[in-house]
Amino acid sequence: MENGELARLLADVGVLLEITGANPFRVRAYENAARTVDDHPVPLKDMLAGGADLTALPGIGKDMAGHIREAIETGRLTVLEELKRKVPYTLVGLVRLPGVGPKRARKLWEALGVATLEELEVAAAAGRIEQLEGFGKKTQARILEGIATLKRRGDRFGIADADQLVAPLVAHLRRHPGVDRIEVAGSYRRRLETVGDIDILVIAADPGPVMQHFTSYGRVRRTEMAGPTRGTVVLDSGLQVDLRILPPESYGAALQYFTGSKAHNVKLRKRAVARGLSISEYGVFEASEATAEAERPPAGRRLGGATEEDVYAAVGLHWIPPELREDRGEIEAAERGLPKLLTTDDMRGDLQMHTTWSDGKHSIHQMVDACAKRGYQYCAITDHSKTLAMTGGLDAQALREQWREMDEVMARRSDIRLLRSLEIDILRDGSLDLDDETIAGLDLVLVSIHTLLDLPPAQQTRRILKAIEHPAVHVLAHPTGRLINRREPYAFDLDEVLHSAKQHDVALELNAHPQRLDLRDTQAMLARELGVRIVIDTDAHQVQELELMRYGVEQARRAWLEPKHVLNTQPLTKLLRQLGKKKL
DNA sequence: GCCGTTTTCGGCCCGACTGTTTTCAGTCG
Repeated sequence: MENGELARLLADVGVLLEITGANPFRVRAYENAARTVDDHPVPLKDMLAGGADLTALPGIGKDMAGHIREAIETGRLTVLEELKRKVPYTLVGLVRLPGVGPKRARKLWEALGVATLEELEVAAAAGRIEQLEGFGKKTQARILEGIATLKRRGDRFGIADADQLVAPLVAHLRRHPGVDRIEVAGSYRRRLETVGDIDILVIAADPGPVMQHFTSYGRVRRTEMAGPTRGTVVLDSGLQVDLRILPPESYGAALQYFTGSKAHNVKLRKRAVARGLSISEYGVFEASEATAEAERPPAGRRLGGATEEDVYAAVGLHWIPPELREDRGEIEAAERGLPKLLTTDDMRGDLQMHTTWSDGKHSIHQMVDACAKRGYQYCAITDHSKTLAMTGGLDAQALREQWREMDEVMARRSDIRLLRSLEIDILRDGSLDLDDETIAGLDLVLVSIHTLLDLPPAQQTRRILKAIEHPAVHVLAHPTGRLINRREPYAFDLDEVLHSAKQHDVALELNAHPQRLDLRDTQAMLARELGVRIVIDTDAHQVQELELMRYGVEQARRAWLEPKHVLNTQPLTKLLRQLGKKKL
């Protein structure tokens, strides 16, 4: 059982517990455990097989470790089976609808016998929902809309798609004279690879007109709610956007709070409570009993909140970059000082791109020119090898012809160095799709898998291991092969591959294309911890895609990477010396 | 169900908005 599947089971237990009215802290324990499992870069089944103690993981205690072991060893979870005897498992699907939580899901089942989304849709269409106590016409309509939306698109938005949708909305909001400051917060600011919705924070003295301006944005399909400080709309793209309007003195506290993540904020607030403080989106306050009763603003003395630095300083921490705010050790690290994270300015070159020689849209000259304009010292031309016939992959003879054209291009310029490279296919048996003699003529050897994606895991692992053991290989490109929201990663043992990559001095690629971002953040973190070098490149198939480098850098920041962890932050001479160490 | 520079028991983050409501539960982030 893979971690994702396991996490899903634990999360489902949490939802069913909630529906059955269990202790809410027990519910949260399952939610927390699910997140830990989902985030963990190494399959828990492998850790168990290796005799690891799962209770060392955050939020996993003795009981939870037992549940996980049971699920992995038997494929079933007794605690889940018992819950399924009390309530239908399909109720977890109802809770995914906006406006439907555990209480209403239970009510729908008990009063109407509705257990699935299909049954719910039928009941709502027949007008039977609005007659239930605690429901009404609006809730019924909202449920129908929610089901329709779920049918249209269940997935989260890729970060690059979100960028496209957010920019014009922010421009729209900025045009209102009452808007003092504006920031996009939430997972968007943390640069998560996908976002479920968008949180926008606005500082304005008079919120009413700004909220009005927000809901009147031309691409709003419907307004879910619009109060004095909070509003929610759904855009015609299906993207949900939340707007929060706060006064200037709360700017930092609000930005901190709305940036999240939830787990990060919970830990931060606990830390505040332990120091006799209270943190909310309005600021940092001295805790006082008087504030317990929903008093706004809180009565305790206000200690700060105008800046994010205020908030962190109040609990003895340095400011934490948004990309790190996932409760993965950043709060503990911020007591001492945090890593100096990579930026796009640190990148000295791009080490994967395609040209018209295979499936790219632009010539070598055009790609090199665009790289030089970005200020790079070097770039590698990495067309496909011959096995990928549909891309026009190059054989040894075509590759030598390409080298001649590269020499001609380079003869005309001294501002950037072009590296001879190829994205060589790893064949079924792990051998490479190019002869050693020709490989010896390359400056940079990239290998990757594009075929036979569904080999049995052990065989897939052996195939990849054999390829990276080849003495000339520098980089394993898009190591897991996933396409976000479209294709799962290949089934293989990443942990073993990382250890071998360390041993054989092979770098792993963090592919910057926002549909790949492969490695994912936690996997790149693991690579860093094991001392495996990372390459960040765009895999550009046209000059415009060279811009995508920023997404790779953002993902790297989420993995705590510093310039020293990334091969292509090195200046040209150091890079060449590094690459030259590997010889046939 | 987890966790521990007050604790191995008794805690566990904070606030807004809506709908269906005569004062608030449920949901959401």
